[in-house]
Amino acid sequence: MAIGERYEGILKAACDVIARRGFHQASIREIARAAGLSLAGLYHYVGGKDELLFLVLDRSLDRLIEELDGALAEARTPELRLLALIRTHLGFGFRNAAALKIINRDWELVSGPQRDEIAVKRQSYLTRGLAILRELDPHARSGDELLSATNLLLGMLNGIATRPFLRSPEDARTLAAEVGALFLYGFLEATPRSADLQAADIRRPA
Amino acid sequence: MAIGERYEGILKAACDVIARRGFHQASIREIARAAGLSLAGLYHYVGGKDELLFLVLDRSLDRLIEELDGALAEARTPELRLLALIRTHLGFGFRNAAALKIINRDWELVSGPQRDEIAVKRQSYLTRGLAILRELDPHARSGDELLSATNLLLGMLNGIATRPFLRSPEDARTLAAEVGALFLYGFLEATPRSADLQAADIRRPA
DNA sequence: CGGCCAACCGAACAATCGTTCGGTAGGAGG
DNA sequence: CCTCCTACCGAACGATTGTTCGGTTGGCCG
Repeated sequence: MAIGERYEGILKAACDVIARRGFHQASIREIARAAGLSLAGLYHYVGGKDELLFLVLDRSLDRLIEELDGALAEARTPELRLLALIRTHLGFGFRNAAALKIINRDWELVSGPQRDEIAVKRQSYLTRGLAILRELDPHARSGDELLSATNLLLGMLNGIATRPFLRSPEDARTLAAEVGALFLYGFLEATPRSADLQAADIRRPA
Repeated sequence: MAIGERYEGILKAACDVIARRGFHQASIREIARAAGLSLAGLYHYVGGKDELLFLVLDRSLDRLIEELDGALAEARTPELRLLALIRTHLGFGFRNAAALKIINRDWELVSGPQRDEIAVKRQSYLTRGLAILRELDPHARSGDELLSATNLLLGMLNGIATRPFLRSPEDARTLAAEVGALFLYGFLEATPRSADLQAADIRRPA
């Protein structure tokens, strides 16, 4: 077994157990068991429970932001960037349901300076959404209004980035188009197969 | 002190402590201290910690649904009913931030048959939202699509039903109009002072 | 072979947890 | 007066928690 592979397994186990039981109810013993180690063996790799939570959050946020940046880099227009954000978020929620749950529910439980690190990364994610909405905004909204709108958007995503709404990667794609249309054009106008966003869905030429 | 007043104080204390610390980290001792009782004195009123969580959730959901039904009863059109739901939710979030936090974060921690009771009340709240969207829908959306849209709407609300977005009851009113406009007409069309929903905001004659 | 170090474990530590038990103060009722 | 009952408390219970300590492997290096 390659070095570091154990480490990955431990983080994966911690992520699963914490997501299922909640941080404080997730015992180190259960995490160790899920990772296939003894209690003391786990302490050979990590310094303590708090560090475990921080590590899981830190890594998950890094991956989420990295995925988002990758998707944004290929998106040429503000509309496509919005769609990229929505797709990335829903896709991440499908592939890493446990991580997203911890990000949304348990991040406040990190204490000390590490909490600030997590807050910064969450803020960094939010800022990307805010920038997109600023580009998109036809009404010269104020910063506060754009911030509210960004939180509305992310709240929407978290409202459905969970079972039973996401059952397959295809669900994530089609749901993303629906969500994008609803957010841009509203419930009264948007249809599940909005023409504009479907057009945006066409593969761009290489 | 009137009988039952102590009981209310205990539930209030439990709500605050659980919201701040999370259910499992909130110790019965701390709740007792916040309620002005000794540890054993608290057990004179409640059967245990699980019951405390259930009681807080059950009451909060009852109040939320009751407020919603009260507001819906006065709303004559689907648009007004949507606005009533948004206003009620944001207003509840402002006046009972702790309770809303527990509703969204800790309700899964209830165990046994009581969990089903809570799930039913949450579902009951969701169903009211779904009914409004069904009335509003101009596109004959399927039940699944309407359910998704309902969760999108409630996700939006939970995304901002918290500080620092809600600082005053006035914030809750104006934010409600913004959210309603954005949900109905979309980010591209909606303006912070949407004409239609502002008109709806006018006091109806007695 | 001998020494070393990472990897890992069993057993225990003190602290805290939810819960219970035995008891007391004091007013109401007979 | 005595009894009962509600309201409440101090102290303790066993269980579980996060963490630590003293080992024991087993492979690599010299």
